[in-house]
Amino acid sequence: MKQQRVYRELREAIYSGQLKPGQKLVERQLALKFATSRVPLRESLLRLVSEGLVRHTPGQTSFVEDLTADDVQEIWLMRRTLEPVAARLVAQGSQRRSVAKRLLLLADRMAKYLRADQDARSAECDLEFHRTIIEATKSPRLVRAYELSHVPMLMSRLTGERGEPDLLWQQHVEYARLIEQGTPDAAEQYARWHVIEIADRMPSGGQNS
Amino acid sequence: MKQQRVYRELREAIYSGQLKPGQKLVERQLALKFATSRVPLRESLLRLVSEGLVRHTPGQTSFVEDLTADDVQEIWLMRRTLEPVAARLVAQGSQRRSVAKRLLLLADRMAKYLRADQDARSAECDLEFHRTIIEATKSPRLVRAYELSHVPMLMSRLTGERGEPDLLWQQHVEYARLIEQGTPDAAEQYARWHVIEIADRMPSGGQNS
DNA sequence: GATCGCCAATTGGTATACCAAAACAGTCCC
DNA sequence: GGGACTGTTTTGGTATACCAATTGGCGATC
Repeated sequence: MKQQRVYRELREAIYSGQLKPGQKLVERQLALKFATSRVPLRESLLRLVSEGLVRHTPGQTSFVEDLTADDVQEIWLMRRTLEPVAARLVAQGSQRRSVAKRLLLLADRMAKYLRADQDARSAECDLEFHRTIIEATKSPRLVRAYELSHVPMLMSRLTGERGEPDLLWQQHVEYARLIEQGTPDAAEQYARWHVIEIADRMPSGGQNS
Repeated sequence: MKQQRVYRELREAIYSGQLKPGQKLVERQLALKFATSRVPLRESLLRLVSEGLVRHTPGQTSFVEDLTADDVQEIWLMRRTLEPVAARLVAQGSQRRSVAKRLLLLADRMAKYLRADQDARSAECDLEFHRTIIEATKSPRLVRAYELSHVPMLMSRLTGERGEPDLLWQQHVEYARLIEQGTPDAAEQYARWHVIEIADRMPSGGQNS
């Protein structure tokens, strides 16, 4: 299935900055570039529109959506809102032990990359860590809300601004531990604190509310 | 633009039950039925898939999504999660007075319809009341998450199960008052309590977590 | 020299045709 | 009689062709 591939490649091209914000997305050009026809390409674009990565006015050329400062604030808000709920759900779910195990693995791997100054790799692990929690809720709506808010996009921009490796590792381990031991309240509160703590250290962090 | 029209008609057909949950959506048939070709129809379907109204597995026939009991639980969870945040944002926003004014209007109108046993009308007002709060945040991601969770769809099913008119009116008025006076904490807490209170009175309410 | 208008090329929207894979049914074999 | 197989039909995926609207540039005119 070509559409899937094109969709992923397009999204990746946008995430990676190969297609820059504001850039026009001409269907025939892109179809050529991704070695497909206009139909799958249009359908890929449509998905990206519904996810907010691409803006499209009927009858006009689409273009890559830009993240304004307001957008960044919004994304932090969504993260603050959704992740604590997810943490609570996972902590009271039956899968919590296996999830926690995976989280610890990812925490270690990320710390390793951080110490080796492999920013891209560590960012991937961080993303994966939090995505794991979201997806472990088994709640499609929660997952969708998380992804459509572009939390992953924001996080992938934080490369190299993540602060002390050991501190972050410690927080992730504690986070995983609270999920493992099945204390929903504690996990939820810690998740909230963790997200706020990270945001506050960011240049464009979430000071509001 | 045909796709827009087909999209609206399809969505309406699903909301109204003309296309029933679980029903197969054969592209050629629907294209014929809506007097268009498969391309616009496919693109409409794709939008509905991204909105969760239609389920689609690549290579297979799509069908109308059904709301399982789990789905209903999930929707209540999303409402509990998103609406309090929205209430907080609105309460600390500069538009809070005009929003509150509109909310009071809707509360009154709804109470009127409830007393006249006009369930459909009152349900509309209720939906509008809560949608107003969500949209007043001016946060596209929050609005999207709310809509894509199908909170409106769930609420439109509550017709006739809304309990005492006066009680509901009272709650809505208090809700609006807290937003108007600009106390974010109070508004957020009240919103959370209100949603839970409603859910608990529903047959398929949100007892979990 | 500036502006208006027109023509051509670019581009998005739609229809149709073709293909491959999945669903189905009938048949044959056990 | 039941189950597996095969050929046909249905159906989704893709490519291409056509159309309409928009855009951009060139030239004529004031």
